[in-house]
Amino acid sequence: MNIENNKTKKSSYHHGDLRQQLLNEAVLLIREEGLAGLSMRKLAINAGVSRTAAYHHFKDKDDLLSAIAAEGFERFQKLHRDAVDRGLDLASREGAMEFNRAYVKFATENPEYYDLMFGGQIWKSASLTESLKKVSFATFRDSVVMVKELQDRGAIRSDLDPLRFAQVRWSTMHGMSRLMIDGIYIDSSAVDAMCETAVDMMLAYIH
Amino acid sequence: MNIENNKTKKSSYHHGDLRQQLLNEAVLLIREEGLAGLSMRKLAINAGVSRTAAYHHFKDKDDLLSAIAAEGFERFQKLHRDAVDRGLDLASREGAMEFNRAYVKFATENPEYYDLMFGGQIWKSASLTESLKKVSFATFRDSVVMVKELQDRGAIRSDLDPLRFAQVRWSTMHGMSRLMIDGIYIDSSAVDAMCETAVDMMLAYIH
DNA sequence: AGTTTAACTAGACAGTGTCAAGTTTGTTGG
DNA sequence: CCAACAAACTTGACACTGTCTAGTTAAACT
Repeated sequence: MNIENNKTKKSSYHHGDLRQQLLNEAVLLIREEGLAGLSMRKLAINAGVSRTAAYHHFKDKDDLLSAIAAEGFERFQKLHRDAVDRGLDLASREGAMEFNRAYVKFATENPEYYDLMFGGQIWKSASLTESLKKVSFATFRDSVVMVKELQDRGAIRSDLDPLRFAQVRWSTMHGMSRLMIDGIYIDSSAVDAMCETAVDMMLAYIH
Repeated sequence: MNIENNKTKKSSYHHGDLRQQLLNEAVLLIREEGLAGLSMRKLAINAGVSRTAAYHHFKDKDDLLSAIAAEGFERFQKLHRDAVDRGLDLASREGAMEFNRAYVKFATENPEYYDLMFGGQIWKSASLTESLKKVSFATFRDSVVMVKELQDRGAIRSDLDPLRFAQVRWSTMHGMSRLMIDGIYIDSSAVDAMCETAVDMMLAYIH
């Protein structure tokens, strides 16, 4: 029966949650060896199953990656919603600073998720799942709604387009995170100074 | 020597500029099938040589990709320098607008270059050639210098950090371009409106 | 001329994603 | 309880990948 190894005992066939275990193991693999280092076969070995076992839970490799991305979006969204619920105010200097820092923090501390969430890998591919599309757009919509509410409350200029503003704001944070993760032009020690500059630009604009 | 002509037959061995032809063919391949669709073997077939011929001109695949990226940086830098030489003024609304539009235009019209120039692919890999490092940093330095000169001329605030500002500005344009190329959150028809918003934010900050 | 050397080819190997066909197991209806 | 079924999993196979090694060809240099 369970001559099997580590944390969860599984009978050689049909152990309960291979799907989730594959997702976890995949994240670990990417973290250690990079996205290019993730192969379906290594993944299978790490999970202790045969090389094609994963195909009973995911249509193909892209589908697996999409599932990881979806997990990433859910975590990311939760972070954002918690911040909003905590009453964090984007229109204030401290609030904006915390929002920015949180964005970059998530990206740089979870590059394995971030790469998949916002890498062309998935978005141009046909495997852009409906559920992934949903959660990713919901995440963005949250940020547009936040801007609209600030407008309604009169905390920021009423004559700016919430959508455009949200897009540009997202672009800035996305670009900063990408440059950071990829190690381009930016040293990670500059993160605070950059977030501050970004905040200053934004505040100068919205008030 | 010049029995050669680039499109048609070449003497079976030793045709003059396989290196350059490989680079050109690679760009075409990526444009048609995406980065994932580029393989050393397909490339060899398209160039009409054997599958390992490329290895006499490039250490490995990454080295080939780095060379393409370097070409991209040179084109990009030339664009930027021409704009500066033309007297384009970042501190003015029209000038800033043109700078931004040119950035996004280059990125979206040459995604095969842009992906390689700013994809983690190369930057984290060991094949970050010295020459690539040089041209890519030079490109960024140009943009910092431009800001400094604006400060010297008194065209913008003197109390802002040129490096930080350049980094954030680059982040915004990079993020916008990436989202655009990858088809995330942004429709390409919004490019002008977004550039304008970005310009407004910047102008509100630098004056 | 002969020799060196650069450009190119052919063969081979380990690794990849994934399909098709078979095997094991848990579930369910009689 | 057992037979039938479906879901989870394995094995084998295929076409493809990057790249190493050892050879072949032709141009360049002495």
